[in-house]
Amino acid sequence: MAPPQFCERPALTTIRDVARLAEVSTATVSRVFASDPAVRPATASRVREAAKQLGYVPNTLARSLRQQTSTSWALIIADIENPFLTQVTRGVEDVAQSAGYSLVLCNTDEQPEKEAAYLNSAEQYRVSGVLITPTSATSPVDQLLARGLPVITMDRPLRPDLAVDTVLIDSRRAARSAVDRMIAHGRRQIACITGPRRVFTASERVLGYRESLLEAGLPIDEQLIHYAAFNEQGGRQAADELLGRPGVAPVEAILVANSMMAVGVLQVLRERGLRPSVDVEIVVFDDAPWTGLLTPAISVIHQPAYELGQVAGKLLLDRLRTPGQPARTVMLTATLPADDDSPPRDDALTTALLG
Amino acid sequence: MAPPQFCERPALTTIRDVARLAEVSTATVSRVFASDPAVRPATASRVREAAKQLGYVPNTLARSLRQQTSTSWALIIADIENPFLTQVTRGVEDVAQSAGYSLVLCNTDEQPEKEAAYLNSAEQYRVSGVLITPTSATSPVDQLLARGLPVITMDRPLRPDLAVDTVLIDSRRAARSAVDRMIAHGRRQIACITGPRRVFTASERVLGYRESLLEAGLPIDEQLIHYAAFNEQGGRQAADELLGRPGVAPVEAILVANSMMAVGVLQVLRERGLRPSVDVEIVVFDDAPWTGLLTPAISVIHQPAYELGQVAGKLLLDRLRTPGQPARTVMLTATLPADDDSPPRDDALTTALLG
DNA sequence: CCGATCTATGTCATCGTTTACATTGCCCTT
DNA sequence: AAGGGCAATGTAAACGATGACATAGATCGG
Repeated sequence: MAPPQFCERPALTTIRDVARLAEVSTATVSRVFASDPAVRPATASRVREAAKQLGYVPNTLARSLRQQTSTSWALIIADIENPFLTQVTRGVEDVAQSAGYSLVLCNTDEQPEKEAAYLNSAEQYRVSGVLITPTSATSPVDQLLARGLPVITMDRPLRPDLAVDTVLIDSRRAARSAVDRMIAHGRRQIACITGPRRVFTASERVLGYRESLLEAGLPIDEQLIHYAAFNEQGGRQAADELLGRPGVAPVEAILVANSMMAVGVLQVLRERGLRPSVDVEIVVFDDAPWTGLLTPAISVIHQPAYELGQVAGKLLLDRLRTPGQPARTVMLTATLPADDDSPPRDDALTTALLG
Repeated sequence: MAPPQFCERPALTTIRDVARLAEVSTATVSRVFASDPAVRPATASRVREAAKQLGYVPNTLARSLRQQTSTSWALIIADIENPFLTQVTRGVEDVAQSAGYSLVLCNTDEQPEKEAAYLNSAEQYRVSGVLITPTSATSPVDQLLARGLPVITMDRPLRPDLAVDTVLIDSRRAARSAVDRMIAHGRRQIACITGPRRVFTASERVLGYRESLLEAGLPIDEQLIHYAAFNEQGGRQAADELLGRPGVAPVEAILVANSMMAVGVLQVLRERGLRPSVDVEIVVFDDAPWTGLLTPAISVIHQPAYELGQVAGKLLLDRLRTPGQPARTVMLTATLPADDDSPPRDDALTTALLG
């Protein structure tokens, strides 16, 4: 008597097995699972009973193959460890889940090659939609679009000639307000530490920075603008270069393009004995919860990350329902809380879109 | 002449179209894509040429259906916004990607119902393996196992009678060391703020806390142990209750079970004018990078999250290669850096397993 | 009581691959 | 020159579900 071979994979039960046990045809079983009202209740319950008894689980692969549509989306993000993007992910996930879709998660690490591979893989998996934070405006989504596969781009736009739905956050304006405020505070040597040049949001924040200085009639010192990796290490490196320059006027304020970089920047300040907010005013994109713990607290720009994900998910749902419609762009607003620490005001545009 | 209907989904090209164009049979095309050496190089390149010309992308669904195996894993985690778990995710993702698997990401929000739904969905999608941080020890994975579908449980064990590979972090020991140290520092009113009772790691950390006090011959005050949600809100609530009790000896130290809770706890301290490290010693599980920014810096327990994910992925790969083998449990070590701020020492066990 | 109508269910081709098996040449050996 | 062996490719039956169409039985009006 052989011991029970637990790991010998048993043949999975199929719709045919259920049909046999319930003494009906496979078509009837299929109809029962599709809740077709034409099936007599007695038959239906017999089928259900049989299915339960056999532990039948429908094969989504077979169904998708036959129906020529799948119920999963590919979510391609640049960095799974970036809290901003995890919040986006959660927003997408909630919408997907409540509409019955699954999410295939892909992490590109800001590498165009990984991105291209994942786009290809999304196509192979025949997902019914793709949501992406592209590594650059020229991400190879053309082929997907040519096949009519809906693409939603999040946080960063694609080439304007591509017909893709887009959800953005107006970070240029937020950057400008932040620098406006630094100037109002009397700061003059204002620096900007941002992400890789290729990344839209990184450049956009520099643009806002420039606009503010320009408008105030202040000179723009290219030495004060640093492009670095969108992480702690990048922030550290940029801050080190920025603060280590001998014989120049000391930096009085820094606009930092995301919360991961901010950690690195703040570490460097600390190592150099500079007090954030006091010696160097700091404004950071992303309202990481820990920023409030510093004394005095540093300023943050609130980005509606969860809403971004939600809106993206809803745009995709919408496009799946009514395919032919023209591409839409939704712009959400980043908010810089007022100086007096009042909470960020509710934004009319955002709430309207989240309906 | 009708305008080009961009969104009219064109019929996807299949292996048959490629075969026709290359003037071979579908079998040959299939063989070319499987790099079968039996195909004559001339034929192979003709096929490849045809495929490229038609923009052919293989249909993974059909392939999986036919081959009765898929190349995706389900990754079911409790909270996508928990940095510990995102690091785990990245560890899994890296292993999966380099072995050619895709990840279907599922976020349970610590809700057993969502977890059950996702387990079911994993079965429907015929993933070839499941990695999970279960919401409780009784998560319904039985059916998956009965089908021979490999399950790897991460960070939290399942019922010991289930034959699943397990990767854990010895957080009980780490908790004990942390409390040992608080005691050595002369603290006596030591509290513990942890996650939901049902969650293994939450209870485990309390156990370590108890062991330390017991061993030191100190009394255990149940009022000092708080179970709360594993997030900022939970930490805030627990700390409020803990520090708001009138007429009792003030709390001198708190062991906090994760970094998200720590934010809430530290906010409450701040609101109450208590200085972390000085008035109340704080030790936190998870080495969130921002913890080093506080002055004086609070202590953290380093959990090898990325390695946890990596090991889990490797265990799954291993099991897929050689199915019958008995279930294994790997225990990783959490480390509490020495008082003098020296970096966490390299752990022999961990490095051996990561080989 | 017959045909029309309707209801409940069955038949079977199909989705796009893979792969066991069959087939076709060709070369080589004796 | 016949036949064995091999290399390269073709044929066709799966995989598991769906749904257009067919069919059998019940119901009903005249």
